[in-house]
Amino acid sequence: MSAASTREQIIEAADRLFYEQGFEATSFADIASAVNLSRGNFYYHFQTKDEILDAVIALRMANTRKMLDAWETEDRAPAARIRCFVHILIANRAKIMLYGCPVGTLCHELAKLDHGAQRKAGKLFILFRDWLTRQFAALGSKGDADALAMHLLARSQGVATLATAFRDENFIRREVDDMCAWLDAQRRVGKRRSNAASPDRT
Amino acid sequence: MSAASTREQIIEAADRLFYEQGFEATSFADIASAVNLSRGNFYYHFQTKDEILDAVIALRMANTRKMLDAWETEDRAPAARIRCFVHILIANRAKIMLYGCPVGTLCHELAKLDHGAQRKAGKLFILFRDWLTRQFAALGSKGDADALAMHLLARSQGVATLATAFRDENFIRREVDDMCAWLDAQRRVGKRRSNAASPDRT
DNA sequence: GTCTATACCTGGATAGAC
DNA sequence: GTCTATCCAGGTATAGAC
Repeated sequence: MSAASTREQIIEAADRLFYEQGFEATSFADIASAVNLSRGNFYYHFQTKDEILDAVIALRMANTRKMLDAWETEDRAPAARIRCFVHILIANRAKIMLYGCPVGTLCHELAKLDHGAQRKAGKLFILFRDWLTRQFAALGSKGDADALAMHLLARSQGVATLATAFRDENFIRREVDDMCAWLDAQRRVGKRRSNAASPDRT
Repeated sequence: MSAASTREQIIEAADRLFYEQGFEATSFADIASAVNLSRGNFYYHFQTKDEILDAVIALRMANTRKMLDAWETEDRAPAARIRCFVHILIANRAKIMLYGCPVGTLCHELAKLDHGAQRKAGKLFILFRDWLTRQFAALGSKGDADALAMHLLARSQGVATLATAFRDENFIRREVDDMCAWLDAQRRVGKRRSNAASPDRT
């Protein structure tokens, strides 16, 4: 097996295990055995646990960028794009009910560990925040696009947390519907504003 | 020092440390040194870490009940009571920005550890959920009081998560204001319903 | 009820053979 | 690039003196 592919396998296994078990609770032995590697050999690829964490965060950043870019290419309507974001909760509901949101739970864990990678992990949230802000701005919400982005991000985080605690799929669907309805209301507000900015009667 | 007070001191120290550092990251030595006890003596009071966790959850249950009961006694208007709940985010903002919500983060951590105490920790959420459901029912939202309770619980959890990630106090205040505005809207809906149920014209 | 000493294990990390 | 062997720190838990 080439070094590159082994490294990638390690990062992918660590990504999954950090999500499912948490960063601290996952040992080198866990990751090594997940990719059928001896513990000793492991250190050929990564010297410290923090290095693996950095690599996992970088992988998540790349994957998130890919996903968000795809949504922007596939769907040209900002409201439809934002609905893609909200529907992550439905698409990933099984894992979310077991382990929560990968971003939110990692940030929380690193905050409690007072870990140096907190900022890097926080950039995952910033990725979503900036993307959502762009979509809300395109929707016509000029000044408060960022506030709306944070609002929606917070709501989806809250849904993920309670979904884990209560394991209630219906709750997720109800809240997703509610967020979509809220989004429609925002769209109407945005349209009214654009009309006011460039009124029909000249 | 009597056994009872030592035990209480241990539980309080564990409560704080589990919140600030997480359950797994907190060692017996951490708790023992926080109450100036030798590690050996520690086992006179608690045999396993899980026992301490149970005691901490029981303490949090008792404290939460006390708080919710007080709000019900002090304030007779259900909307004002619910606002008390929402304003926890402001009152505890400093700690929330550092460590998140004690309930949400504990549930997340235990879920990842696949820990047996998950259910017990979840009862903390149920305490809030049932209390909020009662308040919303009193507000006039008969059928969907539980859904409204879950909605508000989720929103406050989401605000806590993003507050930790972004350390943004203004965001907390903005969202709290927004939740209070939403609450007023719910109150108006509830009033309209009560009027419809017992209309003026007989 | 409190202490010291200690057993035992796991986890992070290294050295060096192949 | 992969392995075995090994070191050391720290964590849980116990025994037994005071």
